[in-house]
Amino acid sequence: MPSRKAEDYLEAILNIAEKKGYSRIKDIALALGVTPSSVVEMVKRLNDMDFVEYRKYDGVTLTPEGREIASVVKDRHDTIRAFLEIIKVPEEIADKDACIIEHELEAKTIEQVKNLVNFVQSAPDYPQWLEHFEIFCETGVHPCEEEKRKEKEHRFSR
Amino acid sequence: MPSRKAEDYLEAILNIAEKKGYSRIKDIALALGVTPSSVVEMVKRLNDMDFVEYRKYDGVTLTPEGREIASVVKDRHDTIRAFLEIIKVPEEIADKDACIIEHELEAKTIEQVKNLVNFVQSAPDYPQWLEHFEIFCETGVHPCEEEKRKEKEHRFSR
DNA sequence: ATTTAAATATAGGGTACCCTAATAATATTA
DNA sequence: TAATATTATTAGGGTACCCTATATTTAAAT
Repeated sequence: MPSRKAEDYLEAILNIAEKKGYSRIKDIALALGVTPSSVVEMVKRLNDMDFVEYRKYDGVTLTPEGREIASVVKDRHDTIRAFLEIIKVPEEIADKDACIIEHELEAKTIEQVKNLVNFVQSAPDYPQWLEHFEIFCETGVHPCEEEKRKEKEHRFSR
Repeated sequence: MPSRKAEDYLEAILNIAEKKGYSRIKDIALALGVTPSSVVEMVKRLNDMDFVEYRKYDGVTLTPEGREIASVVKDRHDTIRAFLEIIKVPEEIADKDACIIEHELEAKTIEQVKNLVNFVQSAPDYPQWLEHFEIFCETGVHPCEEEKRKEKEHRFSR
């Protein structure tokens, strides 16, 4: 089992490789906000754990096991990000926080977040749901509740 | 700023103190699944940071600053836990995962999770929403969507 | 082909947490 | 109150992760 940090490295390596075809120490360092020497150290560890193949001065590539882990983490990341965006967390915060949450959560939890995202999106009145949620965030009152209240008021007044 | 782990300790100290009136090294160790010596070490650090008051052989108490942090963390924990329960994550997993997520999330993210929880709960048709979500989890189909589909079918067939 | 610049690697050091084993203080009980 | 059990503390060590400063290697430019 790789550590949280190790997972971060694997994910970064995958992301970079997807864009550029290969991953260099420098790019990983930049992506994670650490120094190249820290990357070299971690990459050696990942190599020993057989998650990457690393040869000096010659970049880093994911092994099948490393790729598997990286894509699971990436999938979690995307799921959490989608969720955070649905609940109107600003984009940069959503991405940052997704990075934090994506590790160590039970598979079941992620599955349920995924279910929530799909459930909300597949609702026939999805945009209305979202609109109501936004109104709730601003006013603290559920529009449907408000409607009901008014209806009742109306009934009384006539 | 206390670290993630430091926050865990503060939260545990608060929880124990709320139950027993005071916190002993042994209880903190038990709550966090670490050895007493690890607790002593951390408690010394927390003392230096002025989050707790610690005197040898005489338990640990939170300072106002420590209490403030502990209760913020606890509040986050409860919010996340409520959310995880709404989305049908089993209780033990919800608690465990809440412990993991509760640290370092932006205030905005927590605020929005809280909004979601309140929004869903304050909806006039809350139990129905929940029921629909449960059905969606099982079948992968949104009941309202299914209803619409059938309606359409009906229209075609006559 | 040399020189220079960029990237990579190593050496050495630091902090945060965690542990075990051994010691010291406090509580309990005979 | 003395003996014992419990709890707390210290000493010493380990791992993961990060850094700076100093080589070393590769790539680029003259």
